Amino acid sequence: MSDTPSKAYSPRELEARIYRKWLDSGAFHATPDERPPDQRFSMVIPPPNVTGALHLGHALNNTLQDILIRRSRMAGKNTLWMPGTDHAGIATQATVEKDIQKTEKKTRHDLGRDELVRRIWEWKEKYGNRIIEQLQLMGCSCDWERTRFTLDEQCAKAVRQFFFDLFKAGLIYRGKRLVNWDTQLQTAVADNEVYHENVKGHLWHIRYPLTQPAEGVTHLIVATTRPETMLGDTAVAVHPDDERFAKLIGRTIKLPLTNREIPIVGDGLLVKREFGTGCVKVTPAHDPNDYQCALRQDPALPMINVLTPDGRMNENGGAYTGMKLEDARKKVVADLEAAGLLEKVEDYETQVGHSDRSKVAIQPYLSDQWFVKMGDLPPEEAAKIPALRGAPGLAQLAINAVNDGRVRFFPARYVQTYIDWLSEKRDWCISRQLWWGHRIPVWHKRFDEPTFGKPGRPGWNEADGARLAGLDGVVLTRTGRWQPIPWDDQTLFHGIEGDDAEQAIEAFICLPNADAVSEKVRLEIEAAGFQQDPDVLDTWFSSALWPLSTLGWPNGDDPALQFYYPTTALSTAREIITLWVARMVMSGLFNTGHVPFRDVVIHAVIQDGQGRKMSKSLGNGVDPVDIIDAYGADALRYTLAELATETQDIRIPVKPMKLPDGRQVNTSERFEKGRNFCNKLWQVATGLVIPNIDKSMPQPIAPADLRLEDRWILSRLAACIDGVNTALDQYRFSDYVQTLYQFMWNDYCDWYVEMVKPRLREGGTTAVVATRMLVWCLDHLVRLLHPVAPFVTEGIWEQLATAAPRRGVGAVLAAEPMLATAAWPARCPAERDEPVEADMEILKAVIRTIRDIRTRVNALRPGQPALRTLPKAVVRGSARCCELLEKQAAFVKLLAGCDDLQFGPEIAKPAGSMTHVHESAQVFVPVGDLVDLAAERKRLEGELAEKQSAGQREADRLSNEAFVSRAAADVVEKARARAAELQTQVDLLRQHLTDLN
RNA sequence: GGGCGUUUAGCUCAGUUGGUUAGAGCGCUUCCUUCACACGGAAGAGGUCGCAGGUUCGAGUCCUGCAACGCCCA
Repeated sequence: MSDTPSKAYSPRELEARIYRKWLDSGAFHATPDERPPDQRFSMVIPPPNVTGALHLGHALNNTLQDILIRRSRMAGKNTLWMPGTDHAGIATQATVEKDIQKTEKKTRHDLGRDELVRRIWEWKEKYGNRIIEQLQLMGCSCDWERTRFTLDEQCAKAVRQFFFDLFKAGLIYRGKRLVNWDTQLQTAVADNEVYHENVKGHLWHIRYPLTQPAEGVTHLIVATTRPETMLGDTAVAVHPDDERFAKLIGRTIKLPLTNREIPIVGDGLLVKREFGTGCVKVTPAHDPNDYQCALRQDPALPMINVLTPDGRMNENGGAYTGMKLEDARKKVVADLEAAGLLEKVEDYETQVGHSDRSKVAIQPYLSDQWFVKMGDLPPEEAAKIPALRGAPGLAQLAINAVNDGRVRFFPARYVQTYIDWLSEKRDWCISRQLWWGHRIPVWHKRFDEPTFGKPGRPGWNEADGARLAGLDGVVLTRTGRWQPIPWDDQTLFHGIEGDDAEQAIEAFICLPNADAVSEKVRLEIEAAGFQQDPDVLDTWFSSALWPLSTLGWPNGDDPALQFYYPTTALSTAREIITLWVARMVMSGLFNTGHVPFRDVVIHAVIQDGQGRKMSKSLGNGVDPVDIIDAYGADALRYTLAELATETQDIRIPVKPMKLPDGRQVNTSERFEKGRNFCNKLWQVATGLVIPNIDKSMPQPIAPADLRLEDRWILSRLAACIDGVNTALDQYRFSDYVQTLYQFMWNDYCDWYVEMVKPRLREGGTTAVVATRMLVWCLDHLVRLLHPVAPFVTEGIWEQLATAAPRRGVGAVLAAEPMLATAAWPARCPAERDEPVEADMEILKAVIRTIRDIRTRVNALRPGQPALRTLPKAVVRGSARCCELLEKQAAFVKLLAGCDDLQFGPEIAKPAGSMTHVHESAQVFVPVGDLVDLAAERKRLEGELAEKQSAGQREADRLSNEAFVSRAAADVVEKARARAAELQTQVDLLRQHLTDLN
């Protein structure tokens, strides 16, 4: 045995070198080959925000992915893990804008569009690799040679092709929508980027005079917190069941401060009779509820926008045009007062939405946006779109794939989230008023009467017509209404015949790609006055294509696409099932007819110890790199994987800690478990197994040379391999890790290693066999653990390779040079040996009993050195038990700690004994005067009571006719056997109690 | 308002189709630095499974209701 003391496992020394070794070997790089589809495995990484940093959620998700990837690679599959990052639209642009504001005191408007975009690219080049480096520190085995970015040329190609195909199919349209407008950043922001704050303000009560007094009413009083918006009022709503006002519905109001007449309408949803005055001003362009109200009316109410993008009154603001909102409000109130139309003013506190990014108050704002149609089309229209493949619309296309099982969710309950959301079939708003992103590939020109007409009519520009003719992806609409008129000479001109002929027409041209042909057309149409839409696409539009674009689509001939698409699995968080997963399924099906992945694995959300989300503002975030510094990458991965059960939350209590380098960081003691595990594995491998390896390498071990403990550990190993494979096949990561923990710690270290130590000392054949067994188990252990703890296992593998390059029990074979590409252990059910496992349980029970008694004896000798061994133990056991003890007495004595062991089916109980009663044996330890009679009696009485009540329960069950007749036969049989066994034990315990007296 | 989840030992969590005595890690108590490991070993204490009903021969597990907490969507 080695006598050099081994140090604790130190991950730092190992990780960088091992990772380099993997990279150099090219093990992570995948290329298509001859392997059939069931021997391929591919995943795309959910692309993290390029300017962000890895948080624990990423660490969890990527750990799980790497487990799947590494296992699959070892299992001999052609395995690709596609990495990359996301341009993350508003988050990235806001970050860079903030930085420029801070360092140069400039806004994006000072820089201009091209310059800002250039700066963001610079920023990306500078910081964009951070996340990749962090993934590498974690050990992620991505194919870095294929790293993609959602804004790179290949992805841009896919985005424009997808947009073009949707456009051509008539599934993209332009329309008005009320958005959350940030007047500072001058963009719409998503709902989840708006936070609400209580703001103290006023409730102004304003008189709206009826155009003509009716039913004795001369005016209505409305209450508002935003009087300036009245300039955009297009109705006053009352409750249709309100006797006070219902009779006025249909009459009109003369809107103060303007000359407009607006109707009084009935709306039972908008108006609450009890609340306020019972009359509500309706400003559809600046309030979400009013907007819905306007749409409910038939015909819909007009919508008048009174704001400019930077928060001033626009040309619809009459006398107030050009004023800032706050100023306009003051003046409106003053003018109303002067006109005697202000009824009263109350103090009022209200919830106001604020932009997460700029902190300014959000303005509901009606603006032009681009949409993708998600809903069902009329059958004849859907039939004209082959890409829908028979589905009535895009949402249904994606729903079908989950309903018929082409896409499966793990855990399955998340199917509901997916289906419920898609079933709403809400159109997808894909435009964002940003500069950072894929610019919408649509060029636009408005043809006003009389400059536009049919050929031969005044104003028709023959050149325009010629440019448009024959172009694919052209849509014409009448101004104000999106009603695509498919392009061809006939329909174009038919479209403007008749009454509509006098209306202006808008032409939209979509260009599919930045290739030479499109580029030429672009120059031509721009020369003709067409302008590209200024908006960019929603980031999710490019993310939706991720599995396709990274693999080369729209180039259908790309070998990667042909070989790795559809991918095998996708691992992600539940919060983006709707935003991302659903849209990938939809776009995958629309573009190729195939789902983008078969299995969707949804992992839990990580929270702090109090169940709160981790966030910067709470200061409870944990940086995975800090965990790696403190505990090692394997400890991080191990711990996260063990926590990855099927629940939806994972709590990790956060604790500040000082690192060796002096930095104060957030960590969690949870990760000690992973560190301890890695250390234990390292210790047994490098401190015990490897130093004992006999390099002479004899021939294969004869089955006859295997002892009980050898056969036992082989059986346990087989059970472990089975459990690991079953767990991973079902994406049960916690089970996978726990199965290995138990095998490594409880079976291998606690029992097997301790059992063979005497053999190692003894030397000779038995030592050689034991060593070979130790190596064999360790070899499998590190293979099985490699997906979750790649560094420490690869490190052990290196040492094993030197000490035991050839290993095996039956056949002795050369081990693979590198664990990352070594073979994955296949299930081996034939190795299971239940009788041997049962025998071991008997021996373990006897040993534990003797140890227990020794502990209790030592407790009775305060002040004296603890006894390491008891002088004698006597076992009155079953025939099988005695047979086992006959063979195994030596190690029972050693492990239990007793100098003399006697046993026999009828052996006498020595006087002055502590006793234990088991199923297969009674254990007596004579301790003479040291028996604490009172304590021993109490313990035996407790045990007696427990077994009596258990026996009583069984007896009750068996005396229940319904149980005996209805329960399964084997259940009844078991109950009978147990009742009998308990009765026997009760009798024995009674006897031992009697003996004590 | 709708949906989902959680509630089991002091803490964090397992418990897969209902079936003996509900498990683990940490923490705790006692003992041990014995030659892989104190990031360790041995032994032990600790739970009427959120509450109330129901189904069943039998419920931590299935059903209904309630409560608390959390997340997602509106």
